[in-house]
Amino acid sequence: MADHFPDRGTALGSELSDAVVAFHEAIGGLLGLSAADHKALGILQREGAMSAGELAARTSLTAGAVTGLVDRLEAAGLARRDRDHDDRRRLVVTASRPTDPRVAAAFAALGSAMAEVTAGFTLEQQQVIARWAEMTTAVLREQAAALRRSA
Amino acid sequence: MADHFPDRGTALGSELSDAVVAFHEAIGGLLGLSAADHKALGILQREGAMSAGELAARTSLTAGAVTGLVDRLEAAGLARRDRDHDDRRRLVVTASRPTDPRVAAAFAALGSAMAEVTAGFTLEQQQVIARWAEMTTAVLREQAAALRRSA
DNA sequence: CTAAATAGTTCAGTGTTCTAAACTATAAGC
DNA sequence: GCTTATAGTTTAGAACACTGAACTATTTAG
Repeated sequence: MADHFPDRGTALGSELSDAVVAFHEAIGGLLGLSAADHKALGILQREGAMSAGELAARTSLTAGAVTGLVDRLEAAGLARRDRDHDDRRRLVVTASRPTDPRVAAAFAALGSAMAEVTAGFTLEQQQVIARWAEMTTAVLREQAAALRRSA
Repeated sequence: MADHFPDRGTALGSELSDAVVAFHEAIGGLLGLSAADHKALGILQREGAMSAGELAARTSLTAGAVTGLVDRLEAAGLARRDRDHDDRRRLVVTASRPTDPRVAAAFAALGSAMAEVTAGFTLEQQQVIARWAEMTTAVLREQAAALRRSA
C-alpha cells in the first residue's frame, strides 16, 4: 500500500497503515488465528455480543461457516457460546478477554509505549492529533464503504 | 481490537486501526486478492523489487508457494517477473502500478479526501500530526516485532 | 395440536493454498 | 570440464475453510 501516494503526508499515512496491519497480524499470529477469524473477533469486540446469524451477516459467511468460526474462537478461549434465554434456538456469541498472558502483556506494552508517545505532546497538541485521527478514521471508513459498493 | 483499551486515546487509535484494516481489505477485495497475496504485494511495493527467494524469506513461505503467489500477482497484472541479467537463475519480482481504473480512482479519492483533512490544520499542526504518526509507527513496528519474537 | 418458519449444527463435496520433494537450469569451485 | 551448490518450477498430497443441503431443536401461526 505504499508508493501510490506522491506526497509526504500520505506516505507517512501509508507507513502508519502498514505498521497497524503488521501489529494486527502479529497479535493474530500469537492467538493462532487466521486473518478472517481475527476480523470476526474484532467485530464481536467492537459491536458486542450478537447471535450467530448476526455474525454471519456481518462477516458475509454462511451459517455453516459461522459454526466453524465460533468453534475456533471458543477453542482458543476468545469467545463464548450461550443460549438465548428468550429464544432457545438462538445463540449469543460473546468475545472474551483473551486469557493468554502474552496477549495481555502485548497490549500492556503497547499501552505504555503509546502513553510515552502521548506524553511528548501538550494537551492542546493531543487534541489536534485526536481530531486528525477522528477525521482520518471517518475518511477511511467512507472510502472503504465506497470501494465495497463499487466492487 | 477494540475494548482492550481503557482510555480515550487508545480507543481512538483502535478505531483508526480498524478503519485502516477495513480500507486495506476493501482494496484487496477490489483486486481480487487474498489477504496473504495483498500483504506480499505490499512488501513488494514498500521494499521494491526483489528475488523470489527474498520474497519467500519476507513472507515466510516456501519456494514453491512463492511461485504460485507470483503467478497470481502476475495474472492480476500487479507484478512482473524478470530474469536477473547477472544471474539467470534468479528472478526479479517487481510490483506494477495497478492498472485497474477503480483502484486508481480509489487512491485518488482517498488522496483528495485526505488532502481536505490536512487542509483543516495549520502547517504547525500538520507537523505535530506528522511527528505523532512517525512515533506511533515506530512503536507499532517495535511492538509487532516483539510479538513475533515471543511467538 | 399441527404445520410452517427459524436458528444453528452437521456433513459431503469443492476450491484454494500450503509443504516437501523431485526436477530443470544456471553458476561457482576445483 | 566435472562436480557441487543455488534459484526457481512442478507436482503430489495434506490441510483448511467455505458452500449448500439435510437435519435437529425451538418458536410462531392458524
